[in-house]
Amino acid sequence: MDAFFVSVEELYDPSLKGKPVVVGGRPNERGVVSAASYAARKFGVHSALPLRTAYKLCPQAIFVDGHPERYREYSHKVYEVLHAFSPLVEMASVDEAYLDMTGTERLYGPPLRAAHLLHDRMKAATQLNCSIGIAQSRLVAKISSDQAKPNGVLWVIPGQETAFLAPLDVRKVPGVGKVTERNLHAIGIRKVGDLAHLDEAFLEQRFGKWGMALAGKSRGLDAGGWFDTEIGEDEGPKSISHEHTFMEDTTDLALIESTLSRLCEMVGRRLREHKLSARTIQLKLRYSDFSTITRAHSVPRATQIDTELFEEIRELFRANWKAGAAVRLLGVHASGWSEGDEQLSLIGEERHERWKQTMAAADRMRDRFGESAISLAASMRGNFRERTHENPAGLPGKKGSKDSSV
DNA sequence: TCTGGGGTCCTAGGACCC
DNA sequence: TCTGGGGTCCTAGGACCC
Repeated sequence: MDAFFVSVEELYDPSLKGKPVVVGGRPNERGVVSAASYAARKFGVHSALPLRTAYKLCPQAIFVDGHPERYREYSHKVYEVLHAFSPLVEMASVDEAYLDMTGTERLYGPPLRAAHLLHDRMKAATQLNCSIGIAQSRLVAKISSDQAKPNGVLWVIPGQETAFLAPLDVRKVPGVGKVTERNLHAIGIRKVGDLAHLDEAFLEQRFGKWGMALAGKSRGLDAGGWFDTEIGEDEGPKSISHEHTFMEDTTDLALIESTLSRLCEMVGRRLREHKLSARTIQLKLRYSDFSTITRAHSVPRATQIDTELFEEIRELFRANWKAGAAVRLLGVHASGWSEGDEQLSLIGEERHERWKQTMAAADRMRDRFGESAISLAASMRGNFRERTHENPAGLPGKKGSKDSSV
């Protein structure tokens, strides 16, 4: 989808159309640009740019908060259109998908005709622009759809992959970021064509496993990496995490621990939604100087219970925090889903079961009354300013008389 | 420039086991 | 006694993607 977040925001507020729009937050906030309209991009604003920098480049831009629910809603509409068009659909992210069009020629005609048909249907059903790349591999299809933007269709005829890729900057290859680009530049490789001419053995020796994949990519092949599964496969998540950057760095232990507790609640809730239990719990800690550590612990008994997650996380925090050092970011990460449910001591088991039922009840309350309807007491002990700022309409406020706590 | 949040995959070292 | 080889699991960090 083209400028997806911006385009969705324009549907909710048509006055944004054609103007420089920045999605991601207020210009004085800590944060980065999620998406910029094409008008804003003319000023050099692009995603991942700090909001404060975007403001300096384009002070007249309209800054809007992101609305993940809206993007999910439209992502679903996009999926419906695609799925009606061809059954083999794989959403690669909220705004990107692969379609396997094998065997649809009788239905839709040759590739370009099929693509234009889909392009029109997408616009009619969602009012959103998209770009479509057609090729024999996912890699080339993705790169050609990037080249087709905005609002275009591009077909790379079979056999022309190498010729199509050769003049492009290596950075256009998915997986080649800042660092790999720098490393490639250092040995005189700037274009995908330069890469394709290189000896595979040299690439492997220089860049390891990744070098082999790179050699294939330069020739338009999917093999060796993220692209070698069948279209349409969907395994569940491998990890679930939440993190929070404070408006201002803090040394306030009450605020820190209530934030950790809240993050554990968010992770726990999502674990239960997915019916998963995690064995490995990881704390992420970023200080004022941006130095970042992660500390993990694997427990014998997998859990999906907020209080159990929080016990682990608090241990990890207390053992690893350079006491007094101002904290910029905290994160809670769960992974390592357990196969079976090992039994623990009877007392531990009873306690675990009671909490399980409590969590289920809490989740039902949140479904009915909203996310802030119920919370661990530990999540509410800290300073309220952070939370009120994030969710002005959410928590009742400092009086707390209406707060429900476990 | 003053740097989000939610993910995946890869590397590398060490513990531990047979 | 002066030191193997293979495998798995755990942990930490980093590149990269949207």
